[in-house]
Amino acid sequence: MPTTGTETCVSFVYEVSCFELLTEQEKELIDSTSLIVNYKKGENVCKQGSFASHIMYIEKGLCKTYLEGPPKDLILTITPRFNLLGLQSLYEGNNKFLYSVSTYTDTAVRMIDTQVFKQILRQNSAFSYRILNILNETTAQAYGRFFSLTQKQGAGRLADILLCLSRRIFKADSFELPISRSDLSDLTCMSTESVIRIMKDFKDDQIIETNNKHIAIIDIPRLERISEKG
Amino acid sequence: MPTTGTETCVSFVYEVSCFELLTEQEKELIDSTSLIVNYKKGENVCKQGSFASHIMYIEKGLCKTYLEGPPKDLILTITPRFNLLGLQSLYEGNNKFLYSVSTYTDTAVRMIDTQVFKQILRQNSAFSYRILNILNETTAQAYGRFFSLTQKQGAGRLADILLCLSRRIFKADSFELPISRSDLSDLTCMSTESVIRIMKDFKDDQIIETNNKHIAIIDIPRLERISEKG
DNA sequence: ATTATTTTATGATTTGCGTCAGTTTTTTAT
DNA sequence: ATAAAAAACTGACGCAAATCATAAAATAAT
Repeated sequence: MPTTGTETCVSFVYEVSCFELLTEQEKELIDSTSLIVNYKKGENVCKQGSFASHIMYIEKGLCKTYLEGPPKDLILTITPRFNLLGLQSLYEGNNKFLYSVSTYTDTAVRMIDTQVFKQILRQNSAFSYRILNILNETTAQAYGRFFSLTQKQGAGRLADILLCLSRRIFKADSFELPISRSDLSDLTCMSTESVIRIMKDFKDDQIIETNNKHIAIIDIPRLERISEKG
Repeated sequence: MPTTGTETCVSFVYEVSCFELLTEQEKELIDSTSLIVNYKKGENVCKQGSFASHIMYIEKGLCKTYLEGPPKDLILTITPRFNLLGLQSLYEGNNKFLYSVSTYTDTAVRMIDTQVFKQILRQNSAFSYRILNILNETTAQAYGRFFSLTQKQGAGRLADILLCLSRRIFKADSFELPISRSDLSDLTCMSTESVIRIMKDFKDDQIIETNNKHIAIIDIPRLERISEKG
């Protein structure tokens, strides 16, 4: 798989919602049965293995979805606002969350009752088809991340994450990281020390500039090459 | 994620089909537009990036789905008969296969036209919902495999694959492997030499018995412990 | 402001595992 | 049956990256 960083790492599905496909009646049903919950940075939104009572729609903020260790958690996606989480727990015979979700920043989440969501899925095939598309888009991205983490070595994995943060999350070459080096190490499946060392190499090689939480990618083609060759 | 080998490695969705949810008319539509193709061992069923003209239903045989390198392919699933492949290419805006499929053994595949499949998805929400469930089941398994490959070291990854082959594919503690050590190395993301070395260790420790292509797992609890601790 | 605590940074050491090189066994082809 | 090719195996060596140990800087708490 030719992976040039961008599409390989984090979830970024439809910035538009799927809700415009609902009938007025269905919209009202969701409105009347859902509620918005506010989470502070670092808080747990849902817990892997617990009862999947709700589908979560991120109205504001930044989250991660992850499988819990031991020995370590595996981060599946970074998910910004206007995305649905928990869809993968919908399948018949499973009413548990497949992954945990926690917040990188303060986040507002609309909690939609799973039964209501399922009911609408069954009765509205346009909506159901759209959700299927969203799931497949998410899966395609998960595959890209999967490939990056299993087939590339450290520098390539870090390049992937940096490119992805830049393009998909912050949409700028220069951005303020809301996450720590340790978070980056979780994202890239390496030790914190390795992240710091590789970042230093990138800095020495004039590929990025860093100042604490601020990161600027100054040589994108070079970073892409590192991403490609692994 | 507490991963005890079985559910972590290969695809094994519904041994029953989803086709019983179709109307007679829809069944006839599929029958009249689909055809069965026979592949020999090692042949290519579909190619990542090519036009996704068909959904594939494995009637007989054993396949792998994989993302193509460089530097190496990443195997996503081992898929036995009575499973659908290519569903992930269904999403709107993408008409390319997300992964390649090739055969481990002689295989018969029913090729169902993507447009026909999509049409039925849109008009039959029970069917669409079932497909969504299948996709989610597949995703859950992919996550398990993802976790195994990124968080465990060699012995744990090999233990996972052996347990999974035993339980999900062959349904016996003793079985004839239709794949080579090199295939096992692709499945576990390690070198062929490492597979052979670890297999030797397992053999020396009386955990498995091997005789060429024949493998017998004799100490399942021990193998599970190796899988768990990574 | 000052202390405490977390995060970032750097060097030394260890290790899991890949690469390479070579041998034996098994399978395939003639 | 015999030769050729592929797969299975074994050991020596090297390297990417984890771990361990410490120190400096940044952030949070008092």
